[in-house]
Amino acid sequence: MYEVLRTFYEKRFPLSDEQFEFIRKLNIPKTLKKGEFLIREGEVLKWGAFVTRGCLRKYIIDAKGKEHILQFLPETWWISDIDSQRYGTPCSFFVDAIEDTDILISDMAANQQIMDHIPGFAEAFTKGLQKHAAEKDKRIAASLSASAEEKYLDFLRTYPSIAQRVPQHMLASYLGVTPETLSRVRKRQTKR
Amino acid sequence: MYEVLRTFYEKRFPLSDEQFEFIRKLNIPKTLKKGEFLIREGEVLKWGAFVTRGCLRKYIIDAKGKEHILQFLPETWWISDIDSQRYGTPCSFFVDAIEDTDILISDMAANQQIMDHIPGFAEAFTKGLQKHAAEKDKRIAASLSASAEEKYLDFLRTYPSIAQRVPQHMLASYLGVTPETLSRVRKRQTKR
DNA sequence: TTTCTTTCTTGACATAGATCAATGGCCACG
DNA sequence: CGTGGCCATTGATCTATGTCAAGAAAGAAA
Repeated sequence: MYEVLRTFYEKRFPLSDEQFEFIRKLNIPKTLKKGEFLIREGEVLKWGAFVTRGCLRKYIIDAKGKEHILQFLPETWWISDIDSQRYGTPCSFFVDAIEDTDILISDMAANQQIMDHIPGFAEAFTKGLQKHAAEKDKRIAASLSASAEEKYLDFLRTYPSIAQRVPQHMLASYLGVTPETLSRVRKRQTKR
Repeated sequence: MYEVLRTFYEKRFPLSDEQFEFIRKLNIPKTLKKGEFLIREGEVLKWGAFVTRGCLRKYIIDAKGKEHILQFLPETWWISDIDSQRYGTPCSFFVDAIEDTDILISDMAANQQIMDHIPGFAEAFTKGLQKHAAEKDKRIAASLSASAEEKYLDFLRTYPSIAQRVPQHMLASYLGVTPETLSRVRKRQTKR
């Protein structure tokens, strides 16, 4: 499973065998069965996880007890809560596996070491964070004004591979519509 | 206007006259007339701004040309785009003044100096960032499922002072409803 | 003050999407 | 293999909110 990590990095910056070996040692593999939790609300995170196989979902439960999926995390995605790590504040969301999933876990200290030793890593890492923040702004805007159909098509465009593998009712939760509505949107869509 | 900044900091960590003087020198005051822009989409940010008087708004314009207010920033709020600063990526939003507004501007280098010299600053700063990130997640969830009334009441609870000072049509834009709907929600509300 | 413009309110109507309910498909598991 | 339980689909309503239009109120300008 380290190969996935390596390929991912090599797309972003050059990496010698030796350097990768350095990174490899700092990442601990773990496997989650479908349905297993990785993070529960209220826990304090001391690490981050990189997905090498399978798919996770991040969600919160609102005041009415309703679940809202904030993010899907298939291979090569990264989950953590930087602030929970740095300041020990409990995190506000759940993460569980929607398929059997392999991850690589590394803590803050490890990350710091990698940043110090591998040129390009820090930049690539923060580029990822930045992209994610901008996506969040876009998502807020879309959820405020886009129709169910627009949100669905936009999701297809942005994450075509995710759309195919997650169960429909979860996609509905992500989009903020009922499963029935999503079903109808898709029906209309195939007619064209 | 530096007094606002000082009071703000002193709520978060102890600060001697000397220390504050150090900070003061690194913050450059600026005044914006109502309607004036602080940041335009596509610009590269090299600084952050702290509001000492007045109110700013941050918004984006979507593919259909519609405006979406992402955030209001009254006194003691902070605006920047960390990633734009660090990596020179253009930012994706606009910021303008909805009242005559005084701000204090400091660039990355200044911030770094302050972090290095003032114990407690770095922590307070990042705590702010973290709170903001969690708010964003909550906002996504709310915009996906809450009714106009719930979103409005929630805004009142969370930002009571902002609700009173921003024009209603802007609040409507923030909440993702039409001005008409907001007007009706408020009418129903006052009846109770 | 008077006038002009922008914002807010109110009503009538249209519609997207929620809700409720029933059906059929599809796995997983005995 | 059945069979029980989840999931997707479809139809029939219901409702919140958008849209369009007109008038009132409130600021800004002069």
